[in-house]
Amino acid sequence: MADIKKRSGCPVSSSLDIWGDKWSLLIIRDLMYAKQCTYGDFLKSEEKIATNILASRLETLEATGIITRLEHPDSKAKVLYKLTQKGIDMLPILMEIYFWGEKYFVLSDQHKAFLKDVKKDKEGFIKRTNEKLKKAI
Amino acid sequence: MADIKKRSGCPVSSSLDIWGDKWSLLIIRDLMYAKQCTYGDFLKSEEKIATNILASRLETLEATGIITRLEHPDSKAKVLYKLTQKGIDMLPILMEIYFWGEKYFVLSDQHKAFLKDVKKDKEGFIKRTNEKLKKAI
DNA sequence: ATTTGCACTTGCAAAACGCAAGTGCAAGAT
DNA sequence: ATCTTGCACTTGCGTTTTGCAAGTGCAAAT
Repeated sequence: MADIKKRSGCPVSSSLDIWGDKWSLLIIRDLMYAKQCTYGDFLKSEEKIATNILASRLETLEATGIITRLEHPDSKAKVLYKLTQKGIDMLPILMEIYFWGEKYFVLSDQHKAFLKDVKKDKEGFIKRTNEKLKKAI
Repeated sequence: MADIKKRSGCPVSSSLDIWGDKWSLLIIRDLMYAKQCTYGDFLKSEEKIATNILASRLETLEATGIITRLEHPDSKAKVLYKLTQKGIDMLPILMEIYFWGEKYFVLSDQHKAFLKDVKKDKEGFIKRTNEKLKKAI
């Protein structure tokens, strides 16, 4: 692992070279909600990622500077994962995916309420969340 | 093919179920630039997608209503692919990926110029591009 | 000293990917 | 009318990635 080869000079392509798969953005989503997660927290998510896939995604996300691993204050056996600024900067991407999904999928009431709230002030929400996550770094 | 199974009720997850891979968004990118592409046009892109992968991605993007296939006016042997409104609506996602990529990758002068132009009026650019692509439907 | 919890690893079968070559049909050239 | 070219895929096959289940290693609790 370590070197991710770029297929082209296109920034979209280079982005997908890092997190263009079915799982990476879900890990980032979890970290946007929770600020910090343990390995076990990710496994609890509804989509049920396999443990080996999780380990490999965490590895590339850390290698590419999108997340950081740090010690849990309570125990050496636990590990905390957090977003770096590079990861936090993916929030606008994630939000646009939410908005697109809102338009083309049937949402739970919970997701509906969340997005309704966000859309009252999209820029403001992104700014506030950015601040909130920045504090956790 | 046909049925894409949703891993969860999360709109991000459901979106990734459709186009969460290294190629689908590049096809959509090409269509945002070109309005309409033939099979051969996609193959010309810098990233060099394999022909079988292209065929399979075009199939799922069509099956999920993101693109449409239509006859080429010049010849029956050619096929034209275009974005549907559902596909056009992915433009904001694509643009945020561009912005993120701009911040974290080294860009060509061409991409730099493109993004500089876009950022002068992000909302306006998206609106204009939306209109332009809508006409092509 | 033993068990439990947490973060991974490992093994293996199944699916997806990537490359090269092949196929089928339409249109243009001879 | 026949032959060739162009275009849109399809097929075969070796390699890689995925997904599931079980296992490992270490720290902390009992």
